[in-house]
Amino acid sequence: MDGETSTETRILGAADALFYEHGVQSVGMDRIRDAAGVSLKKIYQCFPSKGALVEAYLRRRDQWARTALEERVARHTDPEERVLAVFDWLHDWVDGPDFHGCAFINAFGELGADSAGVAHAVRDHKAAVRGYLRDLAHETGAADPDRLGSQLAVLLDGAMSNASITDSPAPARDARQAARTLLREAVAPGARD
Amino acid sequence: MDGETSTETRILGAADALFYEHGVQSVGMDRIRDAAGVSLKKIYQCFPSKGALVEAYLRRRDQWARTALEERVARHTDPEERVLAVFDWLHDWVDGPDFHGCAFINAFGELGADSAGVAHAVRDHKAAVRGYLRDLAHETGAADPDRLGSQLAVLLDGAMSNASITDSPAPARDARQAARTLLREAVAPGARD
DNA sequence: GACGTGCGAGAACGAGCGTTCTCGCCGACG
DNA sequence: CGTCGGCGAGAACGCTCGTTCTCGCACGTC
Repeated sequence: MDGETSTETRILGAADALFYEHGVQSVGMDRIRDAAGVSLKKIYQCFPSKGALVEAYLRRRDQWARTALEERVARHTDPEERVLAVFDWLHDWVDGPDFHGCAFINAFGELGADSAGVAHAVRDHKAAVRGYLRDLAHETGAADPDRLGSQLAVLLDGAMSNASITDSPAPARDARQAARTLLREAVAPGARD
Repeated sequence: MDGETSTETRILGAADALFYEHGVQSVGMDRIRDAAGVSLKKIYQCFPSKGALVEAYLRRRDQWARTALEERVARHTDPEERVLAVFDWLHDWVDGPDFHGCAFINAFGELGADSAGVAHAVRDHKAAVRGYLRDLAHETGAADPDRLGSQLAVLLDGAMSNASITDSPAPARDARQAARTLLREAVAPGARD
């Protein structure tokens, strides 16, 4: 038996790294085979096509991102700190060496117009994150948690894009500060600092 | 004489529409030839390679977006209204039928890691927009116009991505409202509404 | 009218892709 | 020990792509 990590996990891990760094269409199956160290036949018996592998890649990213986010938020109990923890998590992530923007925005721009499966996976992920942010906003007692949740989602996506393009974590810091301002204004309009 | 529009403009127009809607790598030169109604030979004597056409596409988009943005802002004289006009322009744009997110974020996700030319064009565009937003922020008398400009850039990019993925102009409205809150807080901290 | 010349349509070429097939090997089982 | 079945390496196949070439046609000049 294959001791440590299952074959499927190895394939997905290699595909994830390559798709995320170079984009989906720039990466061929041969490159995934080389990176995963498995045969092409094994890839095709785990995933019937490249499209299926791409959708599995997106599902895996979705699970990873939301789990990591929730774990970071769970370190805090104060509602405002829980919202800000989202941007602290973002800051740590974008500052690492293997950050290349939002995999979902990238995949959507590349394939969303022509692949219903990709478009669906991206919309599901973004809706789930927005729902989570709305819940965090609700905890704070904000006047309009729906709107605040959407605004936090906008900040999150914009900060990811900007951090990737400028290759700097500064947008995450700016987004965090913006989130704090929006949050305080939504909870106690016009309050003193 | 070629009557109306020059050949180069026709090619660029067709390439722009196709690249922007479907992504760069999904669109072949044949499709651009069909859409532009010119011969493949003419395309290659205007642009020496597909890469050159892609960079011309990005330069054209940069010019179009910044010009349209500045014209919309120029309708107003009040500094706060000038900042908000950015998001009004965004709202009108994303609400139209031919909006497909930010062409620069999409191109960067698709090609930025492997094409220095694309990465450079994208960084230049984003830096120019951020600089423009910083200038608008400066006009308002904000305490830290650099930071406010960056925050507006984050809102702009995030709203574009979210509007594209959710296929709705709501993120533009949310971003506009967030911009107003950030702006007022940056100009007069803790002021009453 | 003869001739060169630039042009468009489409074939051609070489490379790369996703996917499948071939073949030689090795371990399981009677 | 003989046979069979699954496996990996890599070739093969059909397709698409970026780029170049061919060929036939229309047109300006003597």
